[in-house]
Amino acid sequence: MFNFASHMGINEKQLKILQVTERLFSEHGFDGTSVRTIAKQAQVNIAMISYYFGSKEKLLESLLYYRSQGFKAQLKEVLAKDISYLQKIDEMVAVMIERVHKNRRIYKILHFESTTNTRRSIINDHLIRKKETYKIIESFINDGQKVGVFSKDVNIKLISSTILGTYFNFYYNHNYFKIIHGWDPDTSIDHFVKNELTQHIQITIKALLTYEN
Amino acid sequence: MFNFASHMGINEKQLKILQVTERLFSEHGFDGTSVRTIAKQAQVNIAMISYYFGSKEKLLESLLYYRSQGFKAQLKEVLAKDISYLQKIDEMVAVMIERVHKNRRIYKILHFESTTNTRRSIINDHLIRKKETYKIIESFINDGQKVGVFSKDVNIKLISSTILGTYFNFYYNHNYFKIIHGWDPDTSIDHFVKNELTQHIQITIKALLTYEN
DNA sequence: TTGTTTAAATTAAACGTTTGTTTAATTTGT
DNA sequence: ACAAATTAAACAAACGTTTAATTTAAACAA
Repeated sequence: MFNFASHMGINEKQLKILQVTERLFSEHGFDGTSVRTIAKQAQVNIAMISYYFGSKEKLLESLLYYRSQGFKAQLKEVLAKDISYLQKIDEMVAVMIERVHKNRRIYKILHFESTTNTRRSIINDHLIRKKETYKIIESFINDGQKVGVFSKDVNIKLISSTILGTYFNFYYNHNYFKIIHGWDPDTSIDHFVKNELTQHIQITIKALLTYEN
Repeated sequence: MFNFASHMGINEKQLKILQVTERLFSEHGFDGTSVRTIAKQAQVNIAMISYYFGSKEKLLESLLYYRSQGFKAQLKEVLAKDISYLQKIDEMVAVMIERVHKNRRIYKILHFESTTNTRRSIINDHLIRKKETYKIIESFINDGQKVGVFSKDVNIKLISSTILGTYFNFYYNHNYFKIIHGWDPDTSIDHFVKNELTQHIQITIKALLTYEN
């Protein structure tokens, strides 16, 4: 059996399996996706999945590992720039939304699995990365409060919930957005996220951090 | 077979099945829950589920119907009160959060199913109710803008995404909140939602709606 | 209060599929 | 020639649903 975590060299077939798995897991969930479907769509034999990844659970594990690199560094870079605090908010939000939008399918799997007791062991790595990210944002906002740019009655713990939550509530309801707001079929979701949605969140966070009761 | 939608009188056994189903579907998903598990936990024979509800899919349908009453009226009532616009925001947010927190398990099922193409027909009713709710909030904010209390560069479409999204991002990560922020095991989630979380969202929305660029 | 009738409720067992995984044989590339 | 890659076939287990038989409960007549 191939140990995905130790090696990082993956061949075309493994990559194809991971890509198909990501799409199917996010569309139909872990239990709603059969290894036969994965194998068929990735155009490999069923046994190749056990052969390469060991089991269906370890396939999910490999997928999460495969999709988890470099966000921390990107965030630090933005916050170290020589720009104003409010401009940093804009850039931080933009980076975060770009990130989750790109990996939205993975996050959907994580959201689903994290409130589930059946496969909790798989997502422990994600918890560590999440905590690191939080600490960076927390100390940035603390700085802004000391300088007097940011308001002090703000629940820092919940800021990233507002940023990411707004995005995911849009994502989980984007089919409704299409109908309710009468989007024409050509309106690109990517375009809406990059412009309208990101801007809305940027304004929201800036408003929140400068709001005095 | 019993037609749940037409009759609304449900006996103890049907109620028990629905309650168990809600918990299991939200914890393990539709595909991750077997009718055998439902039957066992509800302490009824497997065949009773087909007998009362027809099928597993129709059981979900009945569950959604069972949990969908009265939100629209509650919202209208709050917005008709003789209080300031900002106070209405506070009350509206409180009502919305109380509502989704109470029905969080149902919403999790909806979030999961709405980005899935396999059972889309089931959630059409929910779309209609969602649109009605949006229209009420939209006209309330339009009023506030005309009076000059609310800022005009606000993306109204996305306001409920921020309100509900913040809540759900908390809910989907509450196990992480426990560990990351070192909650003691006795800290009640209900208490945190009713106080800290609701207050955070109230401040956020008031800040957003009174923010001038 | 009785016994009888009738439909609803309940049950165990069986149905045919589909599930994830393994086996053992074969092909491929070096 | 030899190890890695690939395959078809088989495995037991679990799935949702149906069947056919039995029990329960209520209605009714005597």
